[in-house]
Amino acid sequence: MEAFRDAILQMIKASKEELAVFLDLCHLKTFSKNEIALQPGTIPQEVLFIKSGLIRVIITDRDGNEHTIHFAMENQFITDYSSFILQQPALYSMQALETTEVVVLPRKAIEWGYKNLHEGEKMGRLVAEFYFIYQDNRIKNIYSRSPKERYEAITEVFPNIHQRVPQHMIASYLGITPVHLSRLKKSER
Amino acid sequence: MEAFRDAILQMIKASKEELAVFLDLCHLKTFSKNEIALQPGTIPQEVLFIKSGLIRVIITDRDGNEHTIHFAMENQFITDYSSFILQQPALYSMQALETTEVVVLPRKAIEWGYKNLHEGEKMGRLVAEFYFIYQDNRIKNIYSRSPKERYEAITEVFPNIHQRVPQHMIASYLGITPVHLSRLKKSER
DNA sequence: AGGGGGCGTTAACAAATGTTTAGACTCGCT
DNA sequence: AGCGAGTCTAAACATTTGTTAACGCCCCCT
Repeated sequence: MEAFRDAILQMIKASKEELAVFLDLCHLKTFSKNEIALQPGTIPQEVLFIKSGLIRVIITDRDGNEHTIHFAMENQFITDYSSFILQQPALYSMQALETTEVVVLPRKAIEWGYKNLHEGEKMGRLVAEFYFIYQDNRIKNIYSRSPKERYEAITEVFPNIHQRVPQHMIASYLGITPVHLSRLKKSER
Repeated sequence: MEAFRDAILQMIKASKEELAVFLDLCHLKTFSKNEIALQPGTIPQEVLFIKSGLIRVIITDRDGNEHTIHFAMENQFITDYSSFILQQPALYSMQALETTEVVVLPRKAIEWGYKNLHEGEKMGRLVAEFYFIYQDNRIKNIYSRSPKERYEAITEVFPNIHQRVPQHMIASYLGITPVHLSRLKKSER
């Protein structure tokens, strides 16, 4: 749980005691490769903190096509956060692309934290702000850069992604077809 | 300041006293039609709460093309929130499309609120969560729906927009050209 | 009242992106 | 060692979207 504790202490000050109680409300879990970490349609009851591995976030459109929305990697929190906050059925689905070890933060633990950690609400604010900024960046990129430019810049957001994720999933993340991405790479040379 | 007070009380409980102090740190301001409400490149020092009117949020790409990212309307908070949080130069620019009355929340007021309102941090969390959910919805839409579908659904997010905003700005928001939007409308009939 | 700028539509053409199909390659599994 | 599934590239063709230019309309400003 070391990296997880550090991630919290990077955001807020917390005494050993209160932190110990909080950590005690969480537990570890391991997803095997290709395992589904969140089933769409279910109401998310937990946030995951990734210790190792990689989770792909997917949305399925009306025609049944899957679109890759996000890759969650080491030291990131991940869930269908909107659905978690609103306690509504998830639209996203999440799939472990590698064997993935996570810390599970059940909703009860998080609510306990908001109320009982001295800076619990602040931690919630900082997490929400952090992921807001991430989303905002994506929107900036989508509006102001071409798929090709976004491809060239992708390692800024996801280092190692080319070693860890098949190219057609990257294409899906960029919002283009695998065939077209292959073409863009060719034209670049 | 009534609507503003209500917006706060909808999120958190606050005593009359602390709320009065907080409101006192804020002030009113009016932007005339077409006035720039935020200059890109400057570091945002305030959040605006719109009492009446409409502000368009714009990003300018490397080639100088403007892209409409958002329309902020009555009872919404608006600023370049990412840049505000990080205290970095704004990438967005904001333009009043109508005469627009706002409550100005200076950064000092917000920081005072986080520290001194009983539920100040919670308010910050709820605001960040609210705008996270908004961004997340946009991303879901962009990935899983065509421009045409998004056009047809736009009044869910921005009621009255057709009466208040020229069509070419809506096209820009949808990420397509005005000519193409015109074409889509035609094919719909 | 008149003029001019902004706006929406249309058409013709250009460029970008998707679709389908095929082939070659890798790599894990038996 | 060899099979098979998954993956990437490639080419040909289809569709979507952008670009440019022209026209008519409206309405805001003086």
